[in-house]
Parts: sequence; structure tokens; C-alpha cells
Amino acid sequence: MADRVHVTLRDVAMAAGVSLATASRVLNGTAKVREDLRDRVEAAASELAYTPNAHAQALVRASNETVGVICHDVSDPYFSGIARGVMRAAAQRDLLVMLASTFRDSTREVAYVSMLRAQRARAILLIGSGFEDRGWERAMDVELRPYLNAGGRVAVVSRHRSLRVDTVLPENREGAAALARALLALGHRRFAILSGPPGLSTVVDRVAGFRDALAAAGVTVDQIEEGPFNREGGYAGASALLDRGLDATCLFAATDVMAVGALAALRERGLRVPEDVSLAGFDDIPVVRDLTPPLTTVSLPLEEMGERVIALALRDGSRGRRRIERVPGTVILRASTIGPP
Amino acid sequence: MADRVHVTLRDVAMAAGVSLATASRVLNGTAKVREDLRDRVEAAASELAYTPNAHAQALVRASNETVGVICHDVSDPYFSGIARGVMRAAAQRDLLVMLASTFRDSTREVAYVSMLRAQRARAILLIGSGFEDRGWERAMDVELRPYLNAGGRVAVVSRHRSLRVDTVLPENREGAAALARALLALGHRRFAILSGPPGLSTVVDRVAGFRDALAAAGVTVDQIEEGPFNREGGYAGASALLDRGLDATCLFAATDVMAVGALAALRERGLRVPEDVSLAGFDDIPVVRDLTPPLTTVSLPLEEMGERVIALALRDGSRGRRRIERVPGTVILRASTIGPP
DNA sequence: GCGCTATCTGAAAGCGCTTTCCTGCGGTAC
DNA sequence: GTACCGCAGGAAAGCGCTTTCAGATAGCGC
Repeated sequence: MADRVHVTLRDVAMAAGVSLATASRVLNGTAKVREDLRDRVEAAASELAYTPNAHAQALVRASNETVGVICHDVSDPYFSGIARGVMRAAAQRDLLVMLASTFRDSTREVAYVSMLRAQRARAILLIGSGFEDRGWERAMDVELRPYLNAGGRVAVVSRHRSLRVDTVLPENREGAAALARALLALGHRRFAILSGPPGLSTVVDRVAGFRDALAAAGVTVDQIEEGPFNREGGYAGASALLDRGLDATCLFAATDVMAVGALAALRERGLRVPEDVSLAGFDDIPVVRDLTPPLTTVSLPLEEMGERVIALALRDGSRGRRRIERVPGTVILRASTIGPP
Repeated sequence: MADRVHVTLRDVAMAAGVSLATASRVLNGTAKVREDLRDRVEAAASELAYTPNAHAQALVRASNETVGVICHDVSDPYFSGIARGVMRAAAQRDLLVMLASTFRDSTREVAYVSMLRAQRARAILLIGSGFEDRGWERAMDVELRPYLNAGGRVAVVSRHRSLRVDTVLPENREGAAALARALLALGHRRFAILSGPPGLSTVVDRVAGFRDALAAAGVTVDQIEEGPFNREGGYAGASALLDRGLDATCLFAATDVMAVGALAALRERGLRVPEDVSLAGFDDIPVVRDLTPPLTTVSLPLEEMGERVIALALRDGSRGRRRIERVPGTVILRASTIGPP
């Protein structure tokens, strides 16, 4: 048994007593080969458990079968929902997905793009909002532009101020506005907001949409708390609000994950949801319907968004003009929101 | 601006007026190069936005910077928790992770291993239990053996009957047994079990451990329902149990995800947890503590397991004997379990 | 000033594959 | 029987890189 050495096409060709060219042709079905030769090559290949070296193939074909996906955190249900859609679509096309988590570190994000570029990935998908930060934008541009020029494909989910690429755009602003109107309709007039880190477009848009819709009804919000985009952020934010004296009948968290944390904080302080305070989130990640009370939120078709973003990146005629696919959010009123006490 | 063409080392070398060898040496820092030449090369590289072709490097170096991870479903919190640990550790080592979801299709799993082998991935990590199925075992062996012989590294999380490779082994059996004893201590004597698909070692072990511990106390379980390993499986299983007339004071679901579904089913039928029936799961995925009531479960350090499995795969002296790292589970009693009514 | 060594640079080989180009073959038409 | 065509298989080039090997240059002692 061969040890520590890869079986190459040359081995297969020799074992079959044919030339490299013939072996390659048989294995790829690129040209007609006399039947007995073909059989011998196939037998040799399976005998030796031959697997073509994908790097050599990628090198000579100048294309390859991988797509890169960059998200903030795989264990965040928002991203893993989208990633699931990407993977499903990728599997259908026999593509391999390289998934990277940046842990919200913009430096790492740029580094990953660079690695993916080195891999000559067929496409790079950026999931999650961009950083509204000049330095990041410049660094990203430096990596992405040559990649695009070399024929690479890039598509993103969420708004990126500086990236003029194909986009799947959740209607964060409109969704948040619709949610605000629904909450107004329930009778709420005093709101507090749990916002994510500043500089993330998703947060910015949601908060802006929410506030604008309220403003249109003559309602202003002055209790806003910022925190990291995770359960702890929601928990800490809600706690801070409570410490300061919550002056609202309804709390809006910019993401469901934060809402989950907020719910825990509220409950710990003895506030009942929704009797004492209503709570709403955004995204409709799977778990929120299993909370008690189930969470009011704006639903986004996460898996579908994943499928759409990869389709966008891989579509033909991609050199045409930039395409933006808007994904509307649907307000889902559940038991976590009722009229004000 | 160059269009549709990659900048190669040759371009950099020419622009800098040096040979390929020198350019390569500068960029890799492999040897001393006269300062002015070095500066020129570096200037040219950044000017041209040069990125080395990772495939060419992998080809000549016969090694590369990617590790493959295969799991059943990224959007399952159990897997994404482990994946998070893997990614964190991979980032530290400057490795790129190729993550594949099999959607529990054993054929696809084998296909992914083959692709990863073609990529000459430095290591392949299998997360999630193996299929106890002769055909799958044989097919997997055919792919993995040549990979291992060629110096590839493989490590797994969970028990795989046929794979004699480095393993991170959650103590499913012992954990479930400990949980059973804790529930017995609460006074329960009549149990029902929600099991996953047969042939998955994780399920088999958990159910066996649970039953054995009960048996040791003279308690038998005859209400067992099998279903898919997800929320719907738990929901359907619990519903089926209810339809048939649930004869138990405590329900054990083989995974937390299933328990979540079961909780919804129970509640829909008007059964209160824990007053009417206690409910316990396994894994301690993040969401369960936010349920109402918070779920009793067996806690597994998911992220740490991910870090350990990649460390195992990448460790030196890996040609030594197989290593098995056992990961104990910790019983966490929360409000979803109380004494029997 | 000569010979020797220590450094650094460049030429070239080769990683494993695909694909072009070319050769040699048998078959057809005259 | 000769000339021509079509086709299948082999030799070889080349994808972009690293690294060996040899050559060039400078530095040193005598």
C-alpha cells in the first residue's frame, strides 16, 4: 500500500498502459477513447483509489468549484439560517463552500477575502452588514477590486455603503417602520430601543425606520441603548434601561437575538411581558416562536435569502449592471406585544 | 487596468526587474534578498495588488491551508456551536475552513469527503455521529483510507463504529444515565422517550444510557417514539405519544432541539410543563435556558469540543496511536423538571 | 594581486493536470 | 495502386509557483 504519497494521474496512466492524455480524457469524458483503453483506465483509477488533485485542476483550468462565504458568527441563528440556504444551493451545483466567521472583526474579514481571493474562489459572498468605517471600506476595496477585475464574483446580503455589487437587500427600514406602525396601532406611545453596535448598516436602518415611522405619528424615542449584537448585548442593554428607569410601554430590539436577552433581563427584574411591557424583535429566527411569550418580530426568509445571494453571484451575464434584490420583511404579531397597560 | 486576468508572480518580478526566484523569496521571506531589490518587489506587489495563487502554492508545496468540516446541518445549534469552536481555533492558525452540510444524506457526506480529498485539505473533521450502515461505512472507508495513507488527518466528534480515528467523544451514555438518575431522584417512575432516527450512534447511546440507568432502578420504558432529529421531529413525536395516550410523568428527548418541539406540542395539547409532565433534553444548546420553563438537560461544552477536535486533527505525532478524548456531560436541572404530580 | 570562501541572484526543473498539436493509422475515392 | 481524409492516441507545452543548483559577485587573507 502506497504510503504518504498521492496517487497521480501518471500512476493511473502507467498502470493502464496509456498516456497521460488518454487517461485524462477517459476520466473527464472529454473525448472518445477506444473502449478497451477506457476500461483499463477506469479499472486502474478505481483500483488505485485515484482522486484528481483539485489544485492542479484549478491551476490549469483557471477556475474552480468553491465559493467563499463570510459571516460574522456561524452560531448566530440569523447567519446560520442564511448559510443553510447557501449550502443547499451550493450542494445542488456541486460547489464546495468555504465558510468563515469573522467574529465581527473587520480586520479578519479583509484577511478572509484575501485568502478567498488566493483560493481563486468562484464567488465571494458577504453575509451581514458592512462596517461603516472608512478604513475598512478602503481595505475591502483594495481586495475586492482586483478580484472582480479578474472575473471573480461578489454578492452580499445587506446594505454595504461602499460595495457596488449584487445585493440581496432585506428591507430593514421598511420592515421596522411597518412594525412601528403595528405597535402604534396597538396603542403604544412610549418606546425604548435596543440597538446594536453603531456603524452596522443593518442596525442603523432598522432603528431609523422605526423612529421615522414613530415620528410620522408624532412620537419620539429618547431611550436608546446600544450593545453588542448578541444575547448578552440584549440582556445588558435591557438591564441598563431598567437601571435608568424604563419609561416605555414597548421595547424594540434591533434583532431577535437581542430580544431574547432582553426578555431574560426583563423577567429577572420581575417585569412581565407583555402585561407590563411589550417586546418586539427583528428577523424571526426559528426559536422566537418557542419563547414564552412568542415574540413579535419582522420575519425575513433567511434560507431563501441565502439561496438568492448565491444565485445572484453565479448568474450569467454577471458583467451586466449591478442587481439589487429587495426582500421584504413581514410583521408577525405574536403574544409578546399587546396594548399598553 | 488589467481585466479578467490575474496578476502573477511573473508580473511582479518583471515590474520589479528581478527574477521569479527573487520575487518569491521576498514575498515568502524564505531567504535574504538585497534591500533595494526587496523594496522594489514589495512595491510592485502592492502596486499590482498581487495575491499568490493558493492552488499553485498548494501544488508545489503539496500541503495547504484548509481544513474541511462536515456536519449535518449548520443551522442546528448543536452543530453551529461546535463549528464556532472550530472556526475560532482555525482563525488562530490562519486556516481556512470548508464547511459542508450533508442535510443528513449519507451519500452526500461521502461525496464531500471526496471533494475535500481532492482539495488536499490538511484535515477533515466529521462532526456528528456516523451512520450505522454497512454501505456507508464501506464507502467512507474507501475515501478515507487513501486520504490517511497520503498523510491526511481525520478527526471526528461522536462515536463512529467503523472509523478508527482521533475522536472527541461526548459521554452520551453516561450523561443520559446521570440524567436518568437525577430524574429518578425527583421521584419519577414512568418515563417516555423521544428518540432520533435509528442508526445514529448518538441517539442509540443516549437512549441506551437512559434506559440502563432506569433499569438499574427497576424501571422500564415502553413508550418510545422515533422521529427526525429536529424541532419537527420532537413536535411530531410528542404529538404521537399524546395521541396514543401518554403514560409518563417525565419525557426525555434525545436532543434539546427535539425537546423544544416537544414542549410546543405538549403546550398545544394543554399539558403544563412541569406541573403535568416534566421534560428533559440533551446538549444544552444556548436557547434552552430562555425557554419557559428553562429546560433540564445534559450540558456539553460545544464550542470547546470544536476546538478540541481540530487540535486533535492538527496535533504533531499524529501517526501515533489513535486518541480518544472523552467529554463528560453535566446534568443541569432547570425548571422543566420537578417531582411527579 | 591571487585564490578561496561566503552570499546572493537567476535559470530551470518540477508539482499534477488539461489541452493543443502532431503523428500514424485505416478507410474511401479515383 | 496512389492520394486524400478523418480519427484516435501520444508528446509536449504550460498553468503559477517554490526550490535546487549553479553562477556571479564581493570580501577576505596571504
